Amino acid sequence: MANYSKQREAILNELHSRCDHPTAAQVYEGVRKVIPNISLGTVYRNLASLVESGEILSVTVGDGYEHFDGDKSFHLHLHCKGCGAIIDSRVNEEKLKGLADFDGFTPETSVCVVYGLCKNCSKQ
Amino acid sequence: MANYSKQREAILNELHSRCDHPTAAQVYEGVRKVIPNISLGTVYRNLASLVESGEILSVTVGDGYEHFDGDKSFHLHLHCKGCGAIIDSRVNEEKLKGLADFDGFTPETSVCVVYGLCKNCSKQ
DNA sequence: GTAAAAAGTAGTAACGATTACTACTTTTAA
DNA sequence: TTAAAAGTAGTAATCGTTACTACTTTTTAC
Repeated sequence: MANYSKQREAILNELHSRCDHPTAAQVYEGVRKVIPNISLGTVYRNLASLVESGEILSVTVGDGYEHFDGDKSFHLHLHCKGCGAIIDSRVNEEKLKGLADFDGFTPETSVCVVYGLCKNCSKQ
Repeated sequence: MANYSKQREAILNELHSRCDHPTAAQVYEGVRKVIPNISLGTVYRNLASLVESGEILSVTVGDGYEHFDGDKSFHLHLHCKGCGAIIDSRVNEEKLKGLADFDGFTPETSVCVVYGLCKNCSKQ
């Protein structure tokens, strides 16, 4: 269904090579180092199709931007209201599933954001 | 800090009296039945301040709208990719906290969205 | 009570992250 | 190798959301 393109490959590489949660604009800036004339629209379109196909995850924390995550393993996102950082936090997905009541719902992916203050901002 | 206003009270009432996860426009339509000439900007401003103060929660599921939740108790949001429904799912917050590695992070609120197919859409 | 300061509102204009569109290029399949 | 299908660059348009202005309501101090 989805053909190969070096642009989409570069976008996926960019997401896999960094461990933060970049916005579309940040992915664009990164990929431009490899494909200088790539279009911002191309970045948006491919990010959307990668989310659609489940190859990457979309994370929203309420800062007005959509963030993208190349790490599909289950983890929480700790969003610090002080500095705006998005910190990964490991959690056992199977145990989480056992705690929730899904009642016939078929889960595919999940994105959890915990709001609060990071270690540094908590001190201040 | 935040003064009383009948508009904000009506917005909070609207959120507490319905068990779905309305968008700003849907809250606007509901509150207009009580305050017909309320401004959409007033709805947006008050929803933002209620989220800021922690009285309500913001939920994003990737449909292009911000959704609002007057239910602050900890629960998962099951978002059906088939029909677009957002279904509440109970989960034990204390047990979840025990499963995650917060490493000095001070959690305040959390919003989790599980993507998949609801019971009905799974059948088709 | 009353007046001034502070906060909030209605209505409208503006913003900007994202999406759509068009002519062109690349990939795929026969 | 060639035509159909899918993707791209560049740009215009969209629309959910935010900002702004004149006015009203709420709060605070006397």
